[in-house]
Order: sequence, then structure tokens, then C-alpha cells
Amino acid sequence: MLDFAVLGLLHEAPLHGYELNKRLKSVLGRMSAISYGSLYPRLAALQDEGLITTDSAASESGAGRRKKHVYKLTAEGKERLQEQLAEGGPAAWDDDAFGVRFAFFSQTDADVRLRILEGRRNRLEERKANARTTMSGTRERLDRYTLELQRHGLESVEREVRWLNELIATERDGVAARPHRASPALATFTPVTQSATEGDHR
Amino acid sequence: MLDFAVLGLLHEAPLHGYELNKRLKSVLGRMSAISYGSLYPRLAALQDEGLITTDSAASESGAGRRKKHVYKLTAEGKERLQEQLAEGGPAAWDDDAFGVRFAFFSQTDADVRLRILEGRRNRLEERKANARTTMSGTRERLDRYTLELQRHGLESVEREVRWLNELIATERDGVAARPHRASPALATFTPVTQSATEGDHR
DNA sequence: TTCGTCATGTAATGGGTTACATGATTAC
DNA sequence: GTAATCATGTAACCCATTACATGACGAA
Repeated sequence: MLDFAVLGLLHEAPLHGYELNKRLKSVLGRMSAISYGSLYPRLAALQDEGLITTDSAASESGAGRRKKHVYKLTAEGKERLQEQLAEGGPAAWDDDAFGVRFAFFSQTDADVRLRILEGRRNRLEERKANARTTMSGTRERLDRYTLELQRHGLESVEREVRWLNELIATERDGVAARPHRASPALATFTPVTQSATEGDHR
Repeated sequence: MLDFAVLGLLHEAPLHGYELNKRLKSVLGRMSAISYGSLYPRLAALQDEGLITTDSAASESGAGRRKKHVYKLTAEGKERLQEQLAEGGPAAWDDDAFGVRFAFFSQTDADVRLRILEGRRNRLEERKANARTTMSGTRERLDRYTLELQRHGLESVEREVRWLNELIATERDGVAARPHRASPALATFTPVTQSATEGDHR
């Protein structure tokens, strides 16, 4: 997951670790940024695997001077990234993975995008069904707050399903127009949010 | 976190591990259920610490027969739970903790409840501010999908803030009526959801 | 010249997962 | 009697975190 995000970001532009981490913050969404104690070892590992390089002549120049490494993808790294981008299976629709996959949709083929969006929606639809049955589920009446939590959770899921449906619709239009290549689909997306930024909350 | 949830559930009723895990699913919300490979060792540890017991004469009766252990809180366990229920600090308002804390609001004093709800709201309000600045943030224009992801995330946060504001309002009414003891606050909560279940999604 | 932030790293630790193994109970 | 599900447990591992340590660079 982390590896994928790193490869994806480096494909857009070469970066050094510190900067990478800041970008990661947007991409990983709710997981926010990764800690440096986690990132740097990972970068070292990816380098050992030959997926990324740093052309720091810097490490040769002076004495053992420590300066910022700018990493970029190797040919092998690009290949690996492409494989992962093509993966539209169940792994792509769980909570953690989906956000990251979505963040790199620009680099993803239109058909895979659609597969992921639909998979994700179905996953949520399942969860919705589950939640419904457990909530109104015969006996074992939950207490007030647990119930309210559940209710709010369910509503969130429903909201996300609607969002996905909109995305799927616009994606399909895009695909219909110019089939199969990565395409601007979302260009025509109209933000349905009817005043999301500052509404009522007395 | 897990420990707290376990103590909280056992305070409501004695349970054995397997059943506990199922209940945990509702309580932990998005973290869903914990794996058994995680739960059982933790139960053993809690027992070692003297916070829970299982009065299985069963372990003596036959030969080394393995049967279900029903766990319940010890006096020490109850004490520990009370301490944790009284904690309304920052730890209670992060993503993971909040849901669990909320799930046990029935066992939480009204003032602590309010502290947690407000803390949580402020936390989200902060995040909102952050997101806004990074989104419309000068240069480094994000790509289409990243932007859409961000937009949706922001909207979700705003929604949750509104939810919290409603909860806070009803809590305050409750507190005003009969100050300081654990009280039914939410009894008067009216579900503002104006048709959440199946709305527009063309 | 000192303070803040950029920048990189390591070691200890933690909290969970998966895979595996086993046994009891219920329903058919 | 056999399959499904309930129920408990262990060992190996994974991935990330925290705490710590170091150093470069720009601005006051």
C-alpha cells in the first residue's frame, strides 16, 4: 500500500523523502502522513529491490556528507507500478486501499477505474445490508448511543454510495465517448454539493 | 483501546471471547471485528493483570477439557474502567478512539460526554481548516481525481461536524435539565436525516 | 549565533494479522 | 455420522510507531 503510493507519486515527479511524505498526506487521506521512521526504511528497501534510484553523486563528492536524496523510478519500478495500476480486484476496494487507488486514477486505465468504482460500491452496499439487519436485528436491542452511532455510520455509507454512483455515471459517459484509453471523464463532473461549505450548523 | 472496549462490554454483561468479538464489531465500528489471534491473548493478559476473571470450575472438573470461558470484571477491572471513562482528554478525540468512547457514552458522565463531543468537533474543525488551505493552496495544483477525493473528504468532515453539533445541543439540554449525573440526553434526539435512505442519486 | 524548519536516519517496541491446530456442539 | 459453526488457542510475522540522534540551511 505504502509502496504503491510511493511509486505512484514518484512516477509523477522525482522527490526526496521529506517532500514525499507531505504529498503522501493528501494521497493517503484519512491515514494522513506516514512517520519518517517508517518512510525512510521503506525507501531504502525499495531501492534495494531496484524499484527506485537516487542519482546522488552527492554521496561520493565530499566526505560522508549527508544530503537530501532525490528518488525516481527505475524501469523496473515503472513496470511494477503498471502491474499494480492494472489490478482492479477485491484488494482495491477495501477501506484503506480504495482512497489510494482513487488518488492515482489519472494514471489508471478507464476500464480499471470503472471496475474499482463498482467493486467499491458493491462492497459498501453489502456492508449497508449487514448494518441494516444487525440494527433492526430482532432482539439484542443496542443502547441509545450505540444505535445513534450505527445510524450515523449507515448514513455515511449511503452517502458514499451515492457519491460512487455519480462517479460511475460520469466515468461511463467518458468511456462511451472515447472507449478504453485513459480519459478526462471527470472533466464534466458537476459538484452536486448543494452548499457544503458552511451551511446551517447553528 | 481494545482493552477499554473489552472492559466496557464486560461491564454491561459477562461474555465469552467468541461472543465478545461479535459485540466488538458494533463497538469498534469501522475497525470492524478484531481477529481471534489478537483477542484471546489480550483476554489472557487482562486476566493476568487481574482486571477480569473467569469462574470456570470447568478447568478443574474433568481432565484438561477445554470449554468456553465466561469472563467478567473484577473489582479492580471496574475501577480501571471508571478511570478510563472519566478521561475526556485529547486521546478521546482521535479517529480510532472516538467511536469507541461514544459507544460507551451510556456509561459515561454527562460532563465528560460533552467534553469529548466538543473536543472531537474542534479536532475536525481544525482538520477542515487545514484541508481548505491545502486544497485552494496557492500552487501545486492537484490532479482532477485527487481534488475530487479531497472535496469529498472535506464534505464528509463538514457533515460529521454538523452531526456533532446536533449531539452537543441535545446533550446540553439534558445537562441543563438535571445537572451532572449520567442522564438520558439523547432520549429527545430527533433524527434530522431528511430522507437519508435512498434520496436522489440519479 | 542561535532558533526554527528542512532532512535523514536507527533501535526498541507495539499492536495487530495470518496461518495453523484443535476440540465441542448443533443440525441434518 | 458428518458437516457447519461455535469456540479457543499459539507462533510467526508485518507494518507501523515512538523516541532518539544527527546534521544542513536560512533568517532574525
